[in-house]
Order: sequence, then C-alpha cells, then structure tokens
Amino acid sequence: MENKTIRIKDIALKAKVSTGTVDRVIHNRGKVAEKVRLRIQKIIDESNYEPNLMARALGSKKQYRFAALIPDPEIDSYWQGPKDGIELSVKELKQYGVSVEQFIFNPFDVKSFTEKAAELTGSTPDGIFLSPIFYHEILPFFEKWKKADIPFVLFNTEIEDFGLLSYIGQDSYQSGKLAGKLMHYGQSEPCSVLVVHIDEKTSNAAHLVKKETGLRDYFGQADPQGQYHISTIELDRSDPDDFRNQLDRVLETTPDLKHIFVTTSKAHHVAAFLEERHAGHIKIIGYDLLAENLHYLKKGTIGFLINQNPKRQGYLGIKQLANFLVFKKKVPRLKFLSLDIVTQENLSYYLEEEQATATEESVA
Amino acid sequence: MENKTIRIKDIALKAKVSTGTVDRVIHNRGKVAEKVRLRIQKIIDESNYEPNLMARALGSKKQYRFAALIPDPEIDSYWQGPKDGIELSVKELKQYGVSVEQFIFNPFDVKSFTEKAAELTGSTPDGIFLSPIFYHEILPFFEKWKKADIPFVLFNTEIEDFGLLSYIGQDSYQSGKLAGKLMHYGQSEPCSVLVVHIDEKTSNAAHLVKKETGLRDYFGQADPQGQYHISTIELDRSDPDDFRNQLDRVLETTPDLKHIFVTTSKAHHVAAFLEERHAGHIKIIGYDLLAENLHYLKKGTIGFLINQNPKRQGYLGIKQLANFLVFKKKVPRLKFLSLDIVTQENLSYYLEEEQATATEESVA
DNA sequence: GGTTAAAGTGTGCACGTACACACCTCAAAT
DNA sequence: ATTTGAGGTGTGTACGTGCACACTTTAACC
Repeated sequence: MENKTIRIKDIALKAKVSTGTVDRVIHNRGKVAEKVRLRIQKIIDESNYEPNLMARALGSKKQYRFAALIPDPEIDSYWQGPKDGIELSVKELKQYGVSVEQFIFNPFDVKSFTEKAAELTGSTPDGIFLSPIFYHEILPFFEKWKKADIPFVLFNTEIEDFGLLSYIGQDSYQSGKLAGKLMHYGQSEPCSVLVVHIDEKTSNAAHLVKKETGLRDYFGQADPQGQYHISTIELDRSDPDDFRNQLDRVLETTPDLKHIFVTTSKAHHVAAFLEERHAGHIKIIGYDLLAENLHYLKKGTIGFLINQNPKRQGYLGIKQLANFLVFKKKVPRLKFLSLDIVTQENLSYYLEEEQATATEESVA
Repeated sequence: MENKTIRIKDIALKAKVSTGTVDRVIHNRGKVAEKVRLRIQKIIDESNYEPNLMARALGSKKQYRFAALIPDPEIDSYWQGPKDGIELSVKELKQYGVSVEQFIFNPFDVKSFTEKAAELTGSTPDGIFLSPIFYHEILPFFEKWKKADIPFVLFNTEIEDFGLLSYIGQDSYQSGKLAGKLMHYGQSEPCSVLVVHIDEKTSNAAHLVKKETGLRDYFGQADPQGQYHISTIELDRSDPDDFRNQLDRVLETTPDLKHIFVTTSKAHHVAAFLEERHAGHIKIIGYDLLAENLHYLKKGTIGFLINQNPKRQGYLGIKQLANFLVFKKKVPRLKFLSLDIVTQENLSYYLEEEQATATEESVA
C-alpha cells in the first residue's frame, strides 16, 4: 500500500514551500521561520520520509577521511585480516566519498604506537578505527578525540566505555568458556588442562585474562568437584630456551595433561613443540586461521581453532564509521562477532568466506 | 593515483563521440559503427571503467519482479529463516526496483508444490528463487524456465547442473564429515553411532544421504579398523508408535550407543525421546537453531547443532539474483555457506546475527 | 538528382538530492 | 526616504546514467 516513495518534492508540495526550505529543515541549516519549520517537520515525521541515499551520495561531493591505526601485518600476520577487511570496505564505500588512511605501527614497540597515534591525530580525520593494544598509552588519545568530537571505533581488544562510538570483536570471556566446552565434550575421565599465554603480558592485555577466566568458569560449573586440574603459564618466544624449559617442566610434572588452551593466535608454536616431544596425545585449542596454525590443524595436533574473524572486524569497523557519519544511522555500541569453531572439516568455508564477502553485501 | 573515477563522459571525450554512443556500446543496444565500437570498447577496457551504480539506479525506473518458492513456515518452522532472509534482502534492494513475490507451499504435499510452482511460472517473474525439495516434480519446471530464459537460484537442497544460475547452501557431505569429527573428538574408546533420518524419504532427498555418507566416510578414515559401529534408521512422525518402537529397539540392541546424528532439523524429537527414556549418556548432533532444538541444546541432550544459516541462504539467494540481473555481475555457480558449529556457549552470537545482518552490509 | 530507408550519432531530459545563489520582505538605522 | 542587513524563501544547476527522440550521414534505388 505504501508503495510510493515520498520525496522532498512531495513534502514541499504538501507544506506549500519550496524544496529548498524542506532541505533546510532536514539538514538543520540556514534560516527557516519557526512556524514553517514545525509544519514541515510534522509532515516529515508523519510521512516517515526516508531520503534516497543514492541520490544523496550522487549529489554530494562531501569527502570522508577515516584513519585506521593497526599493527604491522609484516610483523604479526594476524593483522593482515583487519587490513584486508578495511580495504574491502573502502572498495565498497569509495562511491560514497569515503577514504581510509592507514597508520601502521610495530606491535612490539610502544614508541612506534604512540608516534603513529600522534601522527594520526594530527591528520584530523573524520573518524578513527583502531585496536588499542597498548591500554595505558591510548587513554590520553581517547581524551583528545573526544574533545575534538571525532568518533572512534575499537576492535579486537575491548576497552570499557571511554567515549568510544563502538566496539567490534569477540566476547573474550565467552570464547574461553567455549574452549572449555570443547575440551570437556566427549572427555570420559578427568584430566589436566594447561592455559598458555604467549607473547603478550597479561598485565596489559585484559582480553587474555578474560579468556582464561572463561575457561576456568566453565570447568567451575561443569566440574564442581574440581576433578579437572587447570594451570597457567606465560611464555615469551624472545627467550627460546625459557620457552622450551617451561613447557618441558609442565610435561614432566603433569602426566595426565590432555588439553592445552593457547589464548593468542600463536598456538602453532606450542604445536611445533609438542610434535618435537612426540606428545601426540595432547590436543590444542587456539585462535585464528593463520597459515601456521592451519598446518597443525590439518595434522590434528591442533584440535580446534576459534576464528576471531579478523577480516570481518576490519570490514565492519569501517562500515560502522560510515553508517554513523555518512548514513547518519544509529550504531550499536557493542558488536560481538560469532565464535566460530573451526576444524579440519569445516575449515575451507571460513577461508573462502575471507575472499567472497565482497560480492554479497549491500546497502541498508 | 587512480583516484579519479572514470565516467561515461570521460570515455566519450577520449573517443571523440557523444555519451549516447558510449552508452550504446556499454549496453550493446542500438547501432554503432564497428570501427567506433572497437575504439570505445578498447578505452573502456583499458580504463577499467566501473559504472556508478547509484546513478544508474537513480536514472532507471526498471522494475525487477522476483519470485520465491518456499515451504510454509507455519508447517515447518525451519523455513522461517529463508523467508526472513528474503524479506531482509528485499528491504535493501527495493531502492533498486527489486520486489519479490512469495509462493508458499505445503512441504508435505506434492500437489501443493506443483500447483504453486505452476502459479509462479504463470506470473512470469524476472528471476526465481527456490528450494527444490521435490526432486522429480521440479525438473519439468527447470526446463520451462530454461526455455523462457528466466534465471533460477536453488537453495538448501543441491541439484547438480540443470541450467540453474547458482546454488546456495551447505556442502551436505562435508557437514556429515564434520559431525563425525565432533563425535570422535575426545571419545577415548570406540562406541556405536546411530544415523537418524526424520520426516523425509531418502529416496527423494539426496542431501540427507550425502550427510550420512560424509559421516561414514569420516569414520572410514579415522577408524580404519572399523571399531565404531554405525547404523541407520528412517523415522516418520506421522506414526508416533512406530517412531518410538524403532528407537526403543535400537536402544535395546545397542548398549554401547553414545552418539546419534539426526540429519534433518528435527533433532528435538529424538532428544525428547531420550529424556523420556532417561538415556542422558547419549549425545545428539543435529541441524539448525529451531527453538525446540535450542531447548535441548541448553540442557545438554543435544551436544552440537550445525547451523545451516537458513536466513543467510534466503538473503544471499535474492542478492544473487539481483547481482546477476540488476548489477550485471558474474555470480558463482556454487556458494557453500560455512558449517557453523553451535553449542550452548556460542549460541547467542548466531542468534544475534539473525537480527543484525541488516545494518552491516553494503553494495559492491 | 532526388527520394527513401537504414545506419549511425548527438542532444536533452529525468531520476532525487545538495547546495550555491538570487531574490524578497520588513524593520531598524541613517 | 533611503540604505542596510538579517531573516526567510525560491530557483537552478550539478551529480552520472538511462533512454527517448531528433538529427545526420550513407548507400541504394528508380
């Protein structure tokens, strides 16, 4: 019934004014007599007018410059995903005048991070997209952006309300629980479980701690008698000897170790170690579809990988900014991506998805 | 560098013709001198011109009428997913002049199916989207559509090449393999496994057979000695007594039964039966996030559900038609959706996704 | 050489919105 | 009484493409 799309022209006709005046009311610019403004606004509301985004984009030559602050994929290949996602969304959005400047920093170098963040801030972008992997260092920048009224979207690492527009990523706690479930399912007798944090200090990476807590809480509920024994170690590959020694010690002292949960995307390092030690009875659950991880997933050393959808995070993040700034839509403050369980058997579909997202999506 | 988007006007300028002539070359309509056509085509190719879809949609008042042939969600709630997906995509595509007429049939009544299919054909739509759940009955329609040059997209149930534009759904064989993996993972000693087909005759539902074959092949590889014993039954709820009797017989004769694989979305019926019989040690793997299934997933009777993404199937199917007809893009003949493993722990994200797809997607 | 039709080409408007500019009105200041 | 300026309002063009229409050229025929 409401077949006819209502246009500015129709509103103008109804309100007995020109399209220009309606335009002024819609965009809240220029001068309009209060009486007329009210009359027009009422008609707009009642007719639930929806602007034609295509015509709008066509007529407007406004440019939106976004800035993205991401770690160097050359240094940690995990970050290739978000980067690809960003570039994919740009491809789709450039028709609407959106461009994204990337600021790449070294994830192992705080100075590089702050430098690039400062550089980004200096470029006065219209919107910002970043992974705040250095918690303490990023806070002052949040303040600045807030003052300058530049919306920013976080991804991958969640930080509670600091004036951010929205967060995109996983619920770390819940992913830990899921890892627990996967270990526990089908396990007929209790065993020991090891949690491994690699290459990131838990003091500055709250999401790793959340993952561990999730796992422990799962067993807390599923195994109230505490028959499963859970221990934790922090490893650092910068000292290869220490890396092996620590793991060796665990293997020796924990003969009934059956499962290892690696909270970062570096599960493959643990897998390589286990193969070396011929400990094929121990299964690993880790994160992310890095080529190195997939190698061990196919061999069975890694049982499951939880996909954090890095590409989708990048894609949706930029989309989110565009939805807010370009399309003036309301955006959810929290966007939790699904916790995809990846095994050898369903792997290919998640890899394919990485490539095929482009053609299927569409405006809204 | 390649910053400037190239327009028809630019091409016309370069080729020393008017925009009208370029338009004729692009759309292959009207008369153009061969020499000029080649000259223009060359410039188009070299400049990798991409038409501005917004301007195109704005200027064209062409309407696209699609038709969807789907089972009645009132009768089998699984089909609510595709229906929602269809309506979601329409919401996004109506700006481009796309509308979809739905033809709803009774999935348990062949006559209803053929009737609606005939009705649909009579409406001469520009594109067709359907789930060909009655294999034999749909073939003659394929012929008709092929002759009338109406592209059709299949979903949910795959049928090999019959002139279809593309298929959207899961790789059934692979999903059976995945079910095998999930059963086998962590299972420390061999056991018996039961495959259950409910409410669909395997003779007319090739995808159910594929699932079973996938499961059997998994164990064939993972358990070459054949220590796991796999049996199959076909159930029909239209005869409740027979339903129970058959299951009871299996329980009696198979004391080491640990896993049941239900190949349709009806796992909840088996779960209800198991609870009645207090057979909590048997775990079920089934398909799809129906409310009834979720009930038992949360209680643990159902261990995993494989999500077939019904909503996404509907969404992408219509999108696919639009990509082909409206945006003149090439579309893949096969679009396998991911095999999502759903448990109690990651359930909410797949449910949320059902709602939140709308705002995130965009043209391309 | 003139008529005719077909082949080939150019022009101009429409789509719905944004925005610059021109204009009109009326009161206050000169 | 004229100027000034601000408050209001309308008009027209641009955005890139699709498409109808009008126009020009070419060749063929009597």
